[in-house]
Amino acid sequence: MFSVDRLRALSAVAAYGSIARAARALHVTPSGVSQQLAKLERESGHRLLEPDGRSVRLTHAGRVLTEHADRVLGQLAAAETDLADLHEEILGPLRLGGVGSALRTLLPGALADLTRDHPRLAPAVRDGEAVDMLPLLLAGDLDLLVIESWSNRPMALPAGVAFEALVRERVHVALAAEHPLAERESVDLAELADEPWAGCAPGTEPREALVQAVRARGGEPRLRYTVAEYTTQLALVEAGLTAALVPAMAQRPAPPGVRFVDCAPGLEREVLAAWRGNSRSPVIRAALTALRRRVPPV
Amino acid sequence: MFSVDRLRALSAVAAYGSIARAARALHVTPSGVSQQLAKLERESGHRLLEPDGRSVRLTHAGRVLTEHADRVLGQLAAAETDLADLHEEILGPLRLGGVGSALRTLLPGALADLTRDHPRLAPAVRDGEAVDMLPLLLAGDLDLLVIESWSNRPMALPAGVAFEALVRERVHVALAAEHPLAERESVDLAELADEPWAGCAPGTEPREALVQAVRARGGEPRLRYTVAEYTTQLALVEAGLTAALVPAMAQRPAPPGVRFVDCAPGLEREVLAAWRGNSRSPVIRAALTALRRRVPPV
DNA sequence: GATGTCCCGGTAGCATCGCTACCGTGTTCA
DNA sequence: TGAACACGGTAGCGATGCTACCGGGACATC
Repeated sequence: MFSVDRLRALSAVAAYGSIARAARALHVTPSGVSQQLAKLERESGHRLLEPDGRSVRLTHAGRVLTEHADRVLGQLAAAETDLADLHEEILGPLRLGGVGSALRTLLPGALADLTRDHPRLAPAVRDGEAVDMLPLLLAGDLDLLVIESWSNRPMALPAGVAFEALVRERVHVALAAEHPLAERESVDLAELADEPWAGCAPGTEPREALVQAVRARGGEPRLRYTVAEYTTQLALVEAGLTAALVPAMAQRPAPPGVRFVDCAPGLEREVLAAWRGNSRSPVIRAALTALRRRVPPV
Repeated sequence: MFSVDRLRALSAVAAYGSIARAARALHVTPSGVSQQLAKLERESGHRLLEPDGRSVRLTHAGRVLTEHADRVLGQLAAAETDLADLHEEILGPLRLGGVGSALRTLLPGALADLTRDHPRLAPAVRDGEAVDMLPLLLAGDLDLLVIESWSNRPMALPAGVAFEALVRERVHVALAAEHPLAERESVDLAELADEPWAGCAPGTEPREALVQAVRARGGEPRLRYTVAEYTTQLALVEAGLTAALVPAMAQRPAPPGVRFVDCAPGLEREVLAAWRGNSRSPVIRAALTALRRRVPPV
């Protein structure tokens, strides 16, 4: 693989038109440049320069290599400016992981703010479940997670993971307006033991929280509808087909034929941002700020 | 500017996840890699690695620099493959210069053939006049010229320039069908001394050849129409407005109301390819082959 | 046509740089 | 609690690149 110093010598000769002028520009002797180019020719297996009067001229191979050399040098210069700017500016990769509902509600706006305020920041997002993404966070493959934690099933965060609650909100039972319990102040989940339920995908926090909440009141939920989007769940509720457990943030827009009823025991959901405790870098801080700004007023 | 060896060490640590594994991959001792990274940290002014158990993990700055490092290394690898392939394959820049009429007639098809047969060839074209482009050719700023030479004004090529005639063709006087001389076998340019003429732009070979040819027969041409495209000149001729001198290649499509008459003294035009005599490289040879294939049958 | 100037290319010698070998420290696992 | 592993530092050796110097060829001037 070619040495950068040699490529720089070649690039300088191409730019200045002679070994002597290139040597002056590089603050070395012409002999040094000449030696570098001779080695470059041996390495590449091509003549790179040919005599032209008492000066030299690039051969075709020389031009091919010069183009690559200039790109390499440009990339190195870009690396230098990036690292120099990194002292003041927020830039570089930001690898986010998010669970479905947080992805849909918080992330798009926050990312829009972030890339507007920090154009050289390059966010990447992957979705998944907290149990899968926490190891990735710890391994350094993700920088920041946005996950959720239900009060009847608090998310266990491993040591070394710091977190901040972005939202803490009540969870209500969504019932069709004509449901016999729809006008009650509060319902016990035990009263809904025979109800069909709509829930998110198996393995997700909202789904497991729903199952555990009903079981805790002695029932076994019949999960007839598995639907990721709360909006769709509410449409099923409005049609009188099912009940659903819906956090406050996801209750808008509320279809007219749906009522939200407190449940006993009381349930809450938190949306958490989590990061490695020892890496509260400027990038993480900027992302947290953007997320907080996008938390909807409850 | 960062050393490539150090960037390679960083990239390997990022790829293999620890200094020890990176050192095995690079066939050096862990101490060597560790030293390189320490220097890289001093140069960049950032921590690039942070302890993670008994291994290390990239910091944000480390990730930023790793992205640049991978691009630099990729570019270097691309340079190596290009130079290696250059022994068998036609690739790299091909800087062509052409005068107007040659550009329009020969170059487009030839370039299409070239880039089809040699996808990694990167042709660039500039147009201009031979007098301007020949110094560029000699200086090494152009690789191949396509120019023209009229028999009454042969192009003087400087020493060191090799050439090949791609086309050698008769030049005829184009007259409107109803012109009194239109049905003659041949006309002397002296007979057309009072005719208005259409010619190419001042300074171009066809224009100067026309002026010199008429002057050689004792006339002074009145150049009323200055038009680069022969097709347009022929339209003016057909309209009965002017006469024109048109080489055979440019006589098609011939408008029905135009006649082509031999002129005395006989005129010919050559289209020449010219290159530096000491650089008959595979690229030049491939370009010449493509040009020859695109010469229209006369 | 002779001379001076400029530029490229080669060689000897010196300084710098990176590598290995080795040791100490901290972390993880049995 | 001890063994294994991994990172970080230091001393010494080998490789690399540089300078200084010389020779040969091309161009300009007289």
